[in-house]
Amino acid sequence: MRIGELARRTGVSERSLRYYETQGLLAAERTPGGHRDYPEPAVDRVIRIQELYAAGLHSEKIRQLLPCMRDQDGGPSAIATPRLVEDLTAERDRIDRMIADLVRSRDTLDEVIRTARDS
Amino acid sequence: MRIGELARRTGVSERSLRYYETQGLLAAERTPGGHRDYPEPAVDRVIRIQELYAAGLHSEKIRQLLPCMRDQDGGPSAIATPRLVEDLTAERDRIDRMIADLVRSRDTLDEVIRTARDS
DNA sequence: GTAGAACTTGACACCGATGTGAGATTCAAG
DNA sequence: CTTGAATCTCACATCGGTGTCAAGTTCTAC
Repeated sequence: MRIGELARRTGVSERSLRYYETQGLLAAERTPGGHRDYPEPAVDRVIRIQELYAAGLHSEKIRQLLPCMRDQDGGPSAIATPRLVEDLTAERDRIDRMIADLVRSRDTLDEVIRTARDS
Repeated sequence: MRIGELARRTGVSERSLRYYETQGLLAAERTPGGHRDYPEPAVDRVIRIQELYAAGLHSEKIRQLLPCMRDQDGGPSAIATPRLVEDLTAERDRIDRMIADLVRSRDTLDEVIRTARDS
């Protein structure tokens, strides 16, 4: 599929999709004229990339991580090196703390909202 | 207490504490010589501010929100306007989606880590 | 008094994914 | 062909909380 459709289906801008390519996160075939041509699994891949970005991971970490993720079609996945596992564990713990913070903030907002509703 | 102690106790840099003041988020008395002098509740306040920043709220929203939060000492709290409630509800929903994303990313990392451990 | 730590204000830099616009090329349908 | 939509590359801007450095002032303990 072409970039416009991929953007539409994932909710990610064309700009970002091209950026992902420069970062080595997303490959695409090219038509004879040079237009990108994505395979179907690109949809899931882009969504995962977007989630990882949202979780605060940087391009480089995502690039290292992607080959180690199990493909939705059960394709072969690389094994993370000990060094990478160490990094990912740190990220995982950071994400855990982030979730805890977010839950507290959500509770704070909920209370303010509820207080206003009840008044 | 002075800014150094507040920074130490909250884990927030002095730079950020001064920035919070310019944004109208954190008030401080001044010594005759001009040094900031914070009351004890500033500690909790700074921690809440930090959490809200981490949740993606901008200074302006936090500034509007803070007076509506119940003080830890049960002091008087303002009531959010309908307009603010609308904004905060949107933020709340955004935070909810962010949490869901984070959980998925955490699960992804966990699986990669586990796969590496089991190999 | 005096030395050194702590604090003050002000300015500049940064990060890095994403927005945006220009100008050129390709694709697809009539 | 032709024409308009879609895509290409390249370059520059943005956002906003935080880091950092400089030069000057205040505080505190001796």
